[in-house]
Order: sequence, then structure tokens, then C-alpha cells
Amino acid sequence: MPLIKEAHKKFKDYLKTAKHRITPERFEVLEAALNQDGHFGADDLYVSMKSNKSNISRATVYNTLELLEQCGIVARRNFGDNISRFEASINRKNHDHLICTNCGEIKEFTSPRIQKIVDEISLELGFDPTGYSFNIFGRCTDKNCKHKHE
Amino acid sequence: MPLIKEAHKKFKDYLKTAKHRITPERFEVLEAALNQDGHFGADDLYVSMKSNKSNISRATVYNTLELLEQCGIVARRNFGDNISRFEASINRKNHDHLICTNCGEIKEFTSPRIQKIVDEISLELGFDPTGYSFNIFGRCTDKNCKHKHE
DNA sequence: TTCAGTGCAAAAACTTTGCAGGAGG
DNA sequence: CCTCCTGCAAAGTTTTTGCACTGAA
Repeated sequence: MPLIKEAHKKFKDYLKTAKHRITPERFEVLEAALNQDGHFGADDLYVSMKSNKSNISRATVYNTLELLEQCGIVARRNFGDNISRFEASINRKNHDHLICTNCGEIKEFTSPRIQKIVDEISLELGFDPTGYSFNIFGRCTDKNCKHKHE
Repeated sequence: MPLIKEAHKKFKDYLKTAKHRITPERFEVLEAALNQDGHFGADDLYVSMKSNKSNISRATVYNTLELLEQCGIVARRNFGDNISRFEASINRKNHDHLICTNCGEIKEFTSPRIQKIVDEISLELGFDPTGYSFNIFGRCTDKNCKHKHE
């Protein structure tokens, strides 16, 4: 099943289950979110949709991203600059991030040991984990690491 | 050496080295920051200082927290609510956080394995790490976990 | 003396909210 | 038909910036 169709179905099911209404605007946001590549801010998405002649409003974008987060189609990320970033997470492996504090480049990595630590610590401290975020900050050693400002 | 004295010295040395001026306001912010307990936001600190009759300005608080961060006296934390939190880090062991998404409670934990993962991943991907953040989100199992909103 | 640092207020950046009209169930 | 959702704009929050003055070196 193509990704977009699957996401569509998942979102629709979620909306029904959670007694949210099914509106064209919500699916418009869903598709725009899946079209973004990599990480994007809520406002980025709004601007991008607006420049594609959409009639959407800011409030709807923010509201819908929250719904998409709740049903696991997008994930909210926080890279230390006080902006909520999102990324499509449907059908993607869990992964974490390396953030270059010089050029803004974000690399991804996976390590199964991290989930293991999450579970162990949570058990130990009496905590029911729903998620985690793990970001490494530093400088990438790419020779073209300059002021690339995403 | 008492903590406050040591921090004082460290900050002074840093300011000299980095060619920043040594001003009473900066030390006022330093002391106020060390007096906060646990995690605090930049604006919290400003308000707290103001209510203690300080004549400080917002700009100075923000500016000084950045300097304190650069020299390792405070650490910036991000718990997913788009507010920069700080905490005194001088003479404290590295630690990470469990955040209860229901009551806002923040617990701390340490795990030496995390630093090991950071180093390995960085080496593997060609990255020079300067720090990391590791937050686990979930619900604490305390029976009094309600809407405690810090 | 000189210029980085300060206080103040205004602007900026991101997000949330209030309201009236409109459409989904 | 009853709400929930939408668009719009305004307000809210947190942080940054511009400017003229001050004080550290």
C-alpha cells in the first residue's frame, strides 16, 4: 500500500475513533506534511501550504499537526531552539538525531540499546514511558560545514 | 570551596578569557541562577530577580544565561514545551530526565552507558560531540500524579 | 576615553485563543 | 439540527533587537 494511502486510512480511522470530524482541511494538512522532506516547523508547513494557494488557516495547521502526532503519523521533535519540529513517522524506523550546532545539519542514527535503557530506567524509577528524545549536539566534520542554515 | 565562590571564580575567568566585561549585573544573574532550585526558565529568573527588587533587564538576563551556559555553569535543557530551561550544572554529575506528561514532574537519572553510546555514534558518523540531551516522556506511577503543574 | 554592556521598550518569532459563520454527522 | 471545525485576526509567550546612556578597562 502506498504510504500516502495508508496514512490517509490511519488518520481517518483515528478521527472516527476519537470522535473528531473528517474534514478536507485535515487531509490537506496530512498530505502537505508527508510532502515535506525531513524536519519541518508548524509555521513552515503553513507558509508552504499558503504559497501553494491553499486557503488553510494557521489554527487549522497547528490543530491538525497535533492530531497527526496523536495518531503517530508525524512525530514532534525538539532540537533545542524552541521550535517544535515535525517529521513523518509512519512506516519509519525509530531513530535519533545528531545536530550540528555550526551548520544546522541534522543526521539520523539508530541504536537499539537506547530503547533498552529507556525501559530499564523507567522500570527502576516507577514510570510508564510513552516516548523519548535523544539528541546529540556537536559539529560535523564535513569540510563544507559552514553557515549553511537550513 | 563553597559552590558559589567557585562558580564566581569560574565565571570571572571565563569572562576575561573570552574578552567579555566583568559587570555586577552578570554576577547578580549568576547568583540568582544558583539560588533557583531545579529547573527554571529564563523569564522565571528575570521575574524572580525583579521581585527581589533587582534593577536588572530582561536582555541582560538572557545574555548572561548564554554566557553561563558557554562556560558550563548552567546547562540548557529542553523538555518539549518550547521553553529553554536552565539548571545549575557546576559540580553536578551528568544526568538525564524523565518527564511526566501528566503532572509535569521531572525526575533525574544517570546512566554511564549513554555517554558511551554518544561517543560511539559520533565516531561512526564523523561528528565531534559537545553535548547531548536525553529525555524520557511518560507518566509517573505516583498515586498523587495529577495536575500538579510545576 | 572608548566601546561593550545595560535598561527599556518595541519588535520578532512561534503558538494559542475568541468569535462568527459554515459544514460534517 | 446541533456541534465541531474553520478562517481570520488578535492576543499570548518567550526571546531578540535597536537605541541612547553608562561604566569597566
